[in-house]
Amino acid sequence: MNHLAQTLKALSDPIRLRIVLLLQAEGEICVCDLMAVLQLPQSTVSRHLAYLKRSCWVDIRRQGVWIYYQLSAESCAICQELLLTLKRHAAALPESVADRKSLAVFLKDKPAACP
Amino acid sequence: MNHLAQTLKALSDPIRLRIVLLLQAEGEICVCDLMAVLQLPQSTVSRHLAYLKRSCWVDIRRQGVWIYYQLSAESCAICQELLLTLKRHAAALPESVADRKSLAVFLKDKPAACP
DNA sequence: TGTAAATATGACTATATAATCATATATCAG
DNA sequence: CTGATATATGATTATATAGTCATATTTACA
Repeated sequence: MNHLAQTLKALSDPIRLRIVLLLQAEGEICVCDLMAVLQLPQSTVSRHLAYLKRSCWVDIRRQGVWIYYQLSAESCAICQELLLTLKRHAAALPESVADRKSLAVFLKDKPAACP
Repeated sequence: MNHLAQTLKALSDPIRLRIVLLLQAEGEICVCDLMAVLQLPQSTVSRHLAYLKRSCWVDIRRQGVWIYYQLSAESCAICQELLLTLKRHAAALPESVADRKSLAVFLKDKPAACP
């Protein structure tokens, strides 16, 4: 019960919710992508990602200097279902739609600078 | 997005989670029932219920001195789905099973004292 | 009207969370 | 090894949350 509550608490912040929805839509994102989309300082983004990692929502994959975050594949069954529910409703969340759009724009010009 | 985050935050406390799962199983509960099941002081229970009410998770029905809490019927679609997901997993949450059992025990002897 | 019972709330304390600056760490290129 | 870049973290401040005692409010009923 405490574990489930902590899991929900990790989602109960608007920024982390946006991050999770972006990860769900995109698959893998690094910190600098999120800084661009969320328009937040690097340390703020990094701390939210650390919170999500502590709460078992995300895993990381290191590639050189870049660290890519992705939704954890082995999260508990209830988390997977919660994610699916969020996904079904993401299209009705204006901020989520806008975030996905601005991420797409950002990624389109990114390959010149980053892998 | 902020509204959804606040909605999730209301569920992200172990005690409120237990309350919501009890309401889902039982339908209507009053504060004194919850005091018995959760073994917490009246003010603590009352504050958690107020939090759930502020977050649109529960409605109340007054019957004399007793105030019965129930899950809000008109909560948003995503909340309804979240509840269904929780319900499907409640049987796997030992605390939830125990709470429902102790509530049943408490209610069995309650009619003598309360309506 | 006055009392008792159920619930709500003010006031306080302790703890957790969130934002942010400055700094540290890790990795790669040269 | 050195510098540059991406990310993490220490320290600080502001705010939110949670628990709890004491007290207020609401309702029923004698």
